Amino acid sequence: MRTDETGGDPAARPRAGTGARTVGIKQVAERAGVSPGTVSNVLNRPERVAAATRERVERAIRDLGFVRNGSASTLRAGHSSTLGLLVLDLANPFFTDVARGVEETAGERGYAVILATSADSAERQARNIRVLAEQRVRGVLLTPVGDEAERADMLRERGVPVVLLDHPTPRASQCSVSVDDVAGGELAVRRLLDGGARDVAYVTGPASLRQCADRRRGALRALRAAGLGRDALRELTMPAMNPRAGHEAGQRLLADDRPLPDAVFCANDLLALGVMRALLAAGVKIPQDVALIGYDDIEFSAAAAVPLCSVRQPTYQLGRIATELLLEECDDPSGHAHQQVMFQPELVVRESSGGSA
Amino acid sequence: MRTDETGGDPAARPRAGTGARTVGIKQVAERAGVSPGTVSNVLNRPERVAAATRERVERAIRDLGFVRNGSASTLRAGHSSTLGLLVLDLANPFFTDVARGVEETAGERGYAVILATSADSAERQARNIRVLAEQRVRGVLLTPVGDEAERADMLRERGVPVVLLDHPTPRASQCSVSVDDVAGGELAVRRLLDGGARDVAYVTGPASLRQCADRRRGALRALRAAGLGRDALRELTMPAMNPRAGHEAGQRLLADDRPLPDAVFCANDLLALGVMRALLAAGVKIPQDVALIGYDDIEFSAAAAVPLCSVRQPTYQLGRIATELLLEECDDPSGHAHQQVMFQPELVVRESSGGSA
DNA sequence: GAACGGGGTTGACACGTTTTAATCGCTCGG
DNA sequence: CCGAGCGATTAAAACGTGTCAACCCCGTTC
Repeated sequence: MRTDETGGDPAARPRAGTGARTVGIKQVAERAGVSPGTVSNVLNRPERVAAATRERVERAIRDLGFVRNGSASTLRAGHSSTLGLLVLDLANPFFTDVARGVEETAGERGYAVILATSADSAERQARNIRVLAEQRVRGVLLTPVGDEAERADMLRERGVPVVLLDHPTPRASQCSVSVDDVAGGELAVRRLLDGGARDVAYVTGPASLRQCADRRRGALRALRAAGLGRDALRELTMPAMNPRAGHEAGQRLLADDRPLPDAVFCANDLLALGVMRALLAAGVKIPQDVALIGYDDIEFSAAAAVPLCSVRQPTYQLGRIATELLLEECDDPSGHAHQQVMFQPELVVRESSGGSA
Repeated sequence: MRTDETGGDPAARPRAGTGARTVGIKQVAERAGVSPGTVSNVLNRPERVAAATRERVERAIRDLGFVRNGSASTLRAGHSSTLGLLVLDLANPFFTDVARGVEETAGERGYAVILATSADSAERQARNIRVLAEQRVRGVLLTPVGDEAERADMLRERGVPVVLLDHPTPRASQCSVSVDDVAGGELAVRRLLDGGARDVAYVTGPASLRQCADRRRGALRALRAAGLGRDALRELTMPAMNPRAGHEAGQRLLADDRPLPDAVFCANDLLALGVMRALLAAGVKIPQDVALIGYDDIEFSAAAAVPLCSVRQPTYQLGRIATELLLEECDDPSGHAHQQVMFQPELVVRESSGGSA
């Protein structure tokens, strides 16, 4: 682990300021008394080079502090050893968990990850896809904004594998990894109905987000199963999905002419925490007056004022599996069979949803 | 915003499967009837090329769906238009907020960001620095693990500007942007003492983290100012700084032979939320039995079971300023004057710290 | 009318690596 | 003792872009 192995040649390291041109494969070759090609072999197919030479080269690499130039490498190879990860919102712990799974899996295989955020904006997504295309990333993990998944076709046409993350696709031409959001929505609302609720509110983000739309469908399905019409669902569509927007939604519920709903289902925990704060501040009791369920089961939900009942998704696994599929496709584009993986969510019962029934 | 401007030539776009070799500056040049050099000029110094030709070239670019090859560009130019951002822990909202500031600022200036996580591990930090060096990033924003800031010297020696993030440095040879953690710790503990506490616990992460050490120093300073010795501070050093570790710490306090402390100061909000959960679960009243203060004022703290009193840092600003300094140095390495910026934290008073005094 | 000047454009080379075909030095079987 | 064969190494040709000096064309000046 020590790094001071420079050996007897202190002048070897490149100096900071002037002089000491960048050290490349060429300088290493010269110092080791071999040709540049051999150095390249040491780096990429060590088994093809004799032990003695390899050692000499490795020594020279250390002495000179050589670091391979990724651009040149990428240029020559036609693709980099970098993956792109484009998520909707970094501020949402759901995505950072996914990112953790991606980063670790990629790291194990020697890939770096370029992480970028769409911030729910199709324009930013397009810009980021462009950047990734320029960087000639090896593959891309994409959480598409709305139905803009087609943007990714630009990448696939260029031969860049794309795996859709948290977004199922009917198309057999690509991989996708997702969680059944319809089932999740149904799970949540069924729980609320079982607790006796009849007037349910759904606090959600932009309808263009598939996640929101699917969870809503699940909610409606649960209502139908209970013999209720879709007008039993009071919908509040917010422009963002953060606690602030949730707080705003909560205040809107309070200000409404109608009485408060029996229960509130939020499209994610961030919204739910905001709603909770607004309601509690107004003296509303949770779950006695209003039951509340969120989605994602982020780490903070358990520690909320009233522990938040939520729908858990296998986030880390999501990132890991998606990355494995992507790398599999990268390694063998032709022999790769596309898969549409769909996980099932799980209800995490906590106080906010009421009676333990 | 529409993208279907392809014009009258549907055969122009590269086909998906076979054929249609990668389209480069050369193909664009041919189609536009100019030389590759001119295309390059259109891309990099549009003002140098006549309006008519430029338009023709831009048309060809759209028709062919050309995307500049970043690797070739980087190789030739000697540096990329990518910044590296190396943070301690993506799961901590503090860092995602910083990252947001970085990404937006960089994006405005046309830079992409490679985001990587050290996960508090010096080894992973070293690996990531190496990757960034290989990618020939233009500059690096680094939140060093412990005192491992020297690792960054490898980058600076290579001519890659480095700005230390959330880490002050005495060295005038580089920029740093940070928040006064000693002051923050003092702020927090003074508040607890003002509330009447005499027996204070400090729940912290690895002592190797500068943030933890500095906040501790601030805490001790506040104690001293109140005429108390350092033995008035009961310290619990946890291996991680997440809610789980906090919960563990809370249970340890409960299991201790000694009575519960009057107050607990946590090195960050994640720990504090964990401690809170453990204490509340055991029937301990906050703040009546034990007062509690966290650090970072993450978004979820306000919505906690007992709204969490915390020390706020200007996270987004931190990221923004750091990026601006970095880009300034990138643009003009010689004319750049290094700065050590230090923000002051701010106490956000909430219920968990007790009496509104 | 010739020299001059300047904006626009071109051509060719360089960037650092990977890769392929060719070369070198040896050993071994005939 | 010679040639085949083999492993290790090398020389050279790409990869796609940026840059810079040279060049061309056309209008201006003396």
